[in-house]
Amino acid sequence: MITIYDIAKTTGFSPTTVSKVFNQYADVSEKTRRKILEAAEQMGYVPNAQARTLTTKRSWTIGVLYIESSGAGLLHPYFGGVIEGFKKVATSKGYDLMFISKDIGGKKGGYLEHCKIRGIDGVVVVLPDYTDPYFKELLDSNIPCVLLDQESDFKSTVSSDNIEGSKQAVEYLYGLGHRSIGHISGGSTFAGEQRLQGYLQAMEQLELTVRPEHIIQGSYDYTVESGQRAMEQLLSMEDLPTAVFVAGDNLAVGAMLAMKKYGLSVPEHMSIIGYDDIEMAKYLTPALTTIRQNTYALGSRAADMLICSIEGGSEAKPQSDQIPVELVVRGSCQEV
Amino acid sequence: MITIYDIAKTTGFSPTTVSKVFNQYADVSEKTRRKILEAAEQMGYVPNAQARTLTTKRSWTIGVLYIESSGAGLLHPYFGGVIEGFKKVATSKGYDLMFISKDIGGKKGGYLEHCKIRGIDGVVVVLPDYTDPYFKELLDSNIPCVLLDQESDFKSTVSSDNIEGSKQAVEYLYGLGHRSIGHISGGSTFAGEQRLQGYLQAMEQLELTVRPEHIIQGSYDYTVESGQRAMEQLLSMEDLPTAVFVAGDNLAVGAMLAMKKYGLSVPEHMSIIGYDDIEMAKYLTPALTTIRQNTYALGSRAADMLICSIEGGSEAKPQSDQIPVELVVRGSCQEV
DNA sequence: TTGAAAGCGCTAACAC
DNA sequence: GTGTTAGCGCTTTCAA
Repeated sequence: MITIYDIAKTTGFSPTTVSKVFNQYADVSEKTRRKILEAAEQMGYVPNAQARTLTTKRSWTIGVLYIESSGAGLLHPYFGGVIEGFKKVATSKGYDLMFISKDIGGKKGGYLEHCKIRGIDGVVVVLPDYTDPYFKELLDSNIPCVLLDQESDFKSTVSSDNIEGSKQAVEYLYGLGHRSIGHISGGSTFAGEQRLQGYLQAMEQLELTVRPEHIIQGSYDYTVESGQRAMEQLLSMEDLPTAVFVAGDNLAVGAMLAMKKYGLSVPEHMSIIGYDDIEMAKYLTPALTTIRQNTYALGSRAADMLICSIEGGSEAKPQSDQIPVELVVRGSCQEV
Repeated sequence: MITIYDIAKTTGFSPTTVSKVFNQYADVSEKTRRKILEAAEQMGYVPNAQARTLTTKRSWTIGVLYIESSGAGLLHPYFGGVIEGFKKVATSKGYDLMFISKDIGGKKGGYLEHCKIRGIDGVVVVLPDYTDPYFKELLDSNIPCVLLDQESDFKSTVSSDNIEGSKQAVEYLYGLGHRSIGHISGGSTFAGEQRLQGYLQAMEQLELTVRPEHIIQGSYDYTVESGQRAMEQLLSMEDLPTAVFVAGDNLAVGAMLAMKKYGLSVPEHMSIIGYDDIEMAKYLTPALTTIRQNTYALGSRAADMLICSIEGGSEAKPQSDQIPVELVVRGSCQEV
């Protein structure tokens, strides 16, 4: 392994000068800089990140925290989109991403310990369930974090404009003439609660009656199965809504399956509008009308905010931001 | 930050002894060990990974290399499944995962340089396109790697049993009475080629005539759109096959859409069998009969192999393994 | 069973 | 503009 000492020896300069060249210090003559750079190139020099981190206390590493348990983490398109967006800007600013698990060195230590051991500069958190005690530990620490689709007074957050999106969904249905609108919710997640709020607010503003039995709680993990169960439960009532706003596309897929199972068709028997705009939405029959979340923007904004608080030091106050959503009209809703 | 020196001072032992305790050396008395461990616990000691790496030359970090360009990387369920499986076993053995991009420190340097700078112990590669020059650079290095769905004489590989899977698909169609079987391929990727081979071999073994015009090349990225185009191309022929084996589920989704667009239905007008078993497969109409890839097993096996070659040192020879696939019968094929 | 000393590769004061 | 020195936190001989 070639070190700055080797370069120093070959070029006749001191290690300090060599170091300065690689750290873009201004007080090195152009001639010296060129000589050193050339030697480095020729000798195949590659800097050593650990050595640098050891002295500077900056690892240029961002931890990625996401659900481990269900194994569904990486498989969910929401997560994938967010991380893609995040990675793009983080990489361009010189940071690398590392997965943070509760385990480290084969032993359980929790997220905070993991971050400390690895000297992580900051963490991006994408978790449906924010009640995990190990996560709280991290939240209470002074490690810069950005949370997705969550609220916090101490950490930065970025979320999709869930309330506004839900309102748009209900208003769209209203515009189509629907007056009896149900809701299949995403369970007690932050996003789920917000979407429920948005639904409720829109209903109130439009002066529609909210019928509690038309609000069915899906599970927090937004699975197709859960959507199916929810719709079956809804269909078991005598008095059905003419449209239902479903808090997630996977849930909506399940809801549509349940309809089919009961010999009902969408949108003829009931209009359905989802939330997310997952890839398959446009390939369903009928294609799913939905509220598109801009996961990529969510991720890249989160990266901006996190890097800002990493580089701003402790004075940097936590920020919050909302990313707009967009109604995507396809074929699962009709006029009534 | 608490260091082993602090613990040494408090307990009255030397830093060496403290270090020994954390590295499970046998030559420390039980009493001493307990005292030190207790003090460490109480003082909130957390080891410093960079310092350790600096001396030991082992970072306990595995690089993850996957497609950056299309932005489709993390979003593809194949990738997600593989990484989930990989992460599980890597984590349990004490390794952390870090994404490796061509950029590092905001500058382009290539994968190999990135790995060297970070002191990566090994790399898992999940790439559809293995012709990237930066990737070749890594391949020619002596950094332990495991490649997914790829061949190599110098690195370990693990792939899905593509040939066998394709044979199963064709044989299944044959069992249903089909004698004119077409193929929509996955383009010139390794997996795509193998599946084509499997198709060809099965056709030959079953003594069916292969009609070149019934083999349509889809694009390497296995998109729905590409599947749609491929099927449209196929449908433009006068003499259609009664069934088609499609090299990927996304392609199959596209193919089914094309059928619908032309007023044709699956499986009545044509039977379709896919490959992958993506989550949405079972929710399609008709539900897609397909060959299931065990992405999780693919990932965990890859982790085992990589760790084996990391820990085996340079004597460890590259291994190769194939993961069995499984036919999943649903509703997109029928007897003829 | 324990510890002193050296060194991993780099940066940051500070002096020249 | 350039170099000396010390030190980041840890492990590893090797000696006691």
